Amino acid sequence: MEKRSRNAAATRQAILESAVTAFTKRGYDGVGVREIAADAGVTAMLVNRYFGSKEGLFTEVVDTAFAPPTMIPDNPEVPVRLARATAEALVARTAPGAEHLGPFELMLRSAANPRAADIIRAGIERHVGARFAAGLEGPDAQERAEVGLALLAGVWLMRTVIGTPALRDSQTPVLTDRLAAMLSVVVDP
Amino acid sequence: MEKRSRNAAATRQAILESAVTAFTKRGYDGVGVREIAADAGVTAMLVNRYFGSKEGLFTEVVDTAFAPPTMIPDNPEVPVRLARATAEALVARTAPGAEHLGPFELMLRSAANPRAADIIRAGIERHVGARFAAGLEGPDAQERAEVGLALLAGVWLMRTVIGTPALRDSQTPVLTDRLAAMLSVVVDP
DNA sequence: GTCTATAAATGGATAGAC
DNA sequence: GTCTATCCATTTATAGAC
Repeated sequence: MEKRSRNAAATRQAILESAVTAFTKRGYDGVGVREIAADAGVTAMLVNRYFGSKEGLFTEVVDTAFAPPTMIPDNPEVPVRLARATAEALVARTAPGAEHLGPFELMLRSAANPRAADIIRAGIERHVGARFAAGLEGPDAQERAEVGLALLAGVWLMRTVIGTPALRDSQTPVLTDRLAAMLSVVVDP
Repeated sequence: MEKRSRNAAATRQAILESAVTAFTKRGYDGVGVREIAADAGVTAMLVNRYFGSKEGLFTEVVDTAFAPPTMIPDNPEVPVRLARATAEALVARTAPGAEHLGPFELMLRSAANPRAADIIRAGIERHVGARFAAGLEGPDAQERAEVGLALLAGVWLMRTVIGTPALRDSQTPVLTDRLAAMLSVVVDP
């Protein structure tokens, strides 16, 4: 039985998990591979050994973070419930005391880097965008899905990354109602 | 008559203009003071001499970029026109061939850095946010203004910074109608 | 399978000359 | 008022030992 610290697969996984957290909290340009490796208990060299480069690591991080349906339900019910359920999830996840993790935070904190933005766009097309569009009926499903994602991303940006005061202090039911009404414009066919 | 290259005010202004362009195109973490100085025809040392630090320079850049009313009209007409006019301006400015400049791009490309995010939040409160809220009637004007800004920022992000395909290729009138309908949720009292 | 050591480049900021 | 030269920290990535 090999030691954990000499198991390649476990080491790779530890690096990947450390990278998901680090990139999500501080963005592609905000973290170095040294720090990611140290959090995983290894040296920076192994990051390049297992993922080729920082960019290669980020590609796997995006795939890991965007794959699970954290915000858009996988099997949506009737569309009118989709708008409200999504608005509720958004308001809850961006509340002042909440954990600021997940794919949206990863996107917002890494989008400034053009290479990272390309990788994110590919991840959106494969996962969140496709999942959202599949839940919509009627014409222009993909465009409507992307407009919906834009609203989610914008609210996440202003409320948690920038931290504008009125959105931070906003009362949950009022904000939820407003966002649900806006989302229903793209969700209701 | 002093030479331009020995006029402190002109040099300061040249650095500031170079910095507005550079930070807007590549974000706070994406440019170095060396590059900004070189574009202004001076050395990096003068940046620190006139602005104290990169952070001090960024503070003035934000104030410069957020001051003019580039997207939210200064003297809005009836609110129902405000939603449509804003949607039209947004779609035009984020069109594939358009110039990707202005305060939204500056915000989106710099928000990942926490210090830059703080400076941006202050700029929004003083300029865009206040201007937008002043154009709204009814209760919760500031919250509604910030939700509107969130939609604008999110669309700008997805359409030009990330570049999701359906939004890039979207037909102008359809997209404009949809965004105007969403904006009217927060604009119409 | 993982390490130390280091290469090669780049970052912001400063000292002191002119 | 502006420059050259430099300091010091930090980055990604690689070479070679164990």
